Amino acid sequence: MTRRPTIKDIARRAGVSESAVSFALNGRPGVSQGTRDRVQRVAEELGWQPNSAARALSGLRAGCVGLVLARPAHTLGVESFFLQLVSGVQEVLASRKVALLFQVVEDIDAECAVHRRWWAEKRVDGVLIVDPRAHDPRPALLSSLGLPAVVIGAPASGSGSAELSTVWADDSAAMASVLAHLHELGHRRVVHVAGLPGLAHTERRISSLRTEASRLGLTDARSVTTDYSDAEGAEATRRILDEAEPPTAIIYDNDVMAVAGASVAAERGTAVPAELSIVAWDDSALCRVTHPRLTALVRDTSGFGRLAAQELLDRLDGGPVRSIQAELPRLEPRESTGRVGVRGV
Amino acid sequence: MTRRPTIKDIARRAGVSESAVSFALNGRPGVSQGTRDRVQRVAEELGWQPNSAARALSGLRAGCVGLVLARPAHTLGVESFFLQLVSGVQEVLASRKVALLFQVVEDIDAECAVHRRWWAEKRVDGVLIVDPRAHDPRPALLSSLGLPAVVIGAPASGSGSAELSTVWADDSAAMASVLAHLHELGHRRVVHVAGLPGLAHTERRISSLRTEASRLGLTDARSVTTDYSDAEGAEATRRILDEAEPPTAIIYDNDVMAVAGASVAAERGTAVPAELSIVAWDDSALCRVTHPRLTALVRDTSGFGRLAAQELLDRLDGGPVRSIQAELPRLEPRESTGRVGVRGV
DNA sequence: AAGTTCTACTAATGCGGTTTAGCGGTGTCA
DNA sequence: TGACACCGCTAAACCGCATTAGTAGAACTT
Repeated sequence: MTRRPTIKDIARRAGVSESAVSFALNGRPGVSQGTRDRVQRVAEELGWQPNSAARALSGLRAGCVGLVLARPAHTLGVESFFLQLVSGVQEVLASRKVALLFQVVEDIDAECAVHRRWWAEKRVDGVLIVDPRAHDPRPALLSSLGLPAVVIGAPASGSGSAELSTVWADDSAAMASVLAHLHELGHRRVVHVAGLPGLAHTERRISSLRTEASRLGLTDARSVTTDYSDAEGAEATRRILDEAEPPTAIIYDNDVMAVAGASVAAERGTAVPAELSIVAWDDSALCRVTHPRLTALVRDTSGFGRLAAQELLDRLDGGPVRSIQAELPRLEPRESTGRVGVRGV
Repeated sequence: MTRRPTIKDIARRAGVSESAVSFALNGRPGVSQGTRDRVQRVAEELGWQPNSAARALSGLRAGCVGLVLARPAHTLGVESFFLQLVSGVQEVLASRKVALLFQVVEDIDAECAVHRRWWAEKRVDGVLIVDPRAHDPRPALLSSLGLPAVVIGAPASGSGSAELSTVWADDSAAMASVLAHLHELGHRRVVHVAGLPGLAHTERRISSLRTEASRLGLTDARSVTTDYSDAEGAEATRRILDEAEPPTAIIYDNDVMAVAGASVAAERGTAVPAELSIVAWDDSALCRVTHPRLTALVRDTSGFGRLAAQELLDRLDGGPVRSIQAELPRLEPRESTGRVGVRGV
């Protein structure tokens, strides 16, 4: 049970004042190179690390950024998206010794409360915002608090504040590439099983499905929304396949629903891809363990996290508000998509 | 961009000294009830929240606990276990206004480094330890640092320090219940596809498989270890089914591998459960979206998290080191297990 | 009525850093 | 040679809170 060393210890041992130590360790002018080296050596010997509370208190950074995930507990499911995103975020943060405060809450009101509290407690220097929504209260809140933030997932929409940076993927182009793939395989009736209706990217995918489908002359292309859960994915699939003239292809907004949908198809004896093609938006191990393996839209999720974290750090360093586009999702064709009406493989 | 209110503001407005405010807001004696009420009202009006850095600095708590997840990035897969665990942890923490610092790292050495840094920075009051191992360096490290900790997943092993609390599930009993289920269905040849070899619960499951199997007279019961990934789960399954006399049942240590295994079986035309029964350790949406749905060992994972968080808070409040057993995992029989050699349903 | 205890408060100190002001000593320039 | 800037450092103030010591006044002893 060692005592934590402080700059006072270093100062005593190096024979200088505490301020000199502070200057030396922070690369500030005011000490000679010799003293600087000596102080740094002593600090290392003692295994000194700055007390984060003291740092935060003296007006500087808290050395911490926040991420709140607003999802009802029961939908905190199998998606690998978040863990991967977070791991990417932390690669960047850890290298700069910034910690990540993470919280899971039930809904967006609770999320706003958390942001307020973190701000009031001066616990975080900035936050990452996920699941941006069509009418999102968070940008206004954060800019009124003066809390730097980076929105993950939405392009800088006209929704008010040009004060938040954004990291986003081009969902429209991605949707176009999926539809092009299906169209080329002869599909004309396509349904899109989307995620939560309020989310910005859901809306964007839905609208781009519509425009792109009409451009390609696909009849009857439409979207249905769900809560991203396997249950609703399965349920939607059942309803869709029960229709008089069911589609020949379904696009699912996440991997879990796609797998659930594939399972429903198997259960009903609907052959994939002979009678039904399936595309999953976001790849994961899931899409590779099913049989047949699912064609998926692959994104570099942890890369996404890295971009966002980097941008947030830049903002904290006084960088400008930016809108950063991640690389375009790539369609990885596997066995779950095929020519219409052709027994596969 | 409002300024954060401080106790000084409250003091001025309430017409008392700063110390009186501090006493009043912390429920300490030294102020009359009238003053206390007045101060609390003013604090509320101003929307005051204690500055966490200042609190931490004045010798008290950081108001923060840590959780490090040491997993190679590529295995940060689909498992829902962690997100659920974390959500349970936070239900408890949030109600006490304690924040959770979360970090994902590559391996256990990096994890130890994070614990050291957090301690040196006085960033956390305590930590939650997951994935306890057979020869685990963390208990010794943490007790040498004097950092309170709760180990999630291992019973208080003889591995040294009786200084860490523990929250655990009875894996041996769980394994026994699985084997009893399989034995009753007539299975005599069972293989256990385990997780990472170093982990304490992996070892425990393996050893309890052996003792329980010999008790039941199961021949040839054995375990193979993997890295928990779908890839190794599938690979192990292939090898096992290729044997001269393959088992009639396989127990997988997580849901992802179980699904991967089921997929391999489907691919080879091995009927489930007619020719092969499958049990997944840990239930999730995954086990319900496959066809057939997988028999699984259900645990209340978020309840597990709640228990652990509560125990850590108790420790921080000076409570004793305890070893807490979570409720016994329950076997949920579904369609993936059946009588040996009987075409199911 | 003087001494004691208790109540309700204020003043002062410290936590571990950062930062501003200040201060000798040296070098530069007019 | 005096004025001035600069260098390398120290002293002191400050961040927001908790806490200890101290203090005035009221209540209670005896």
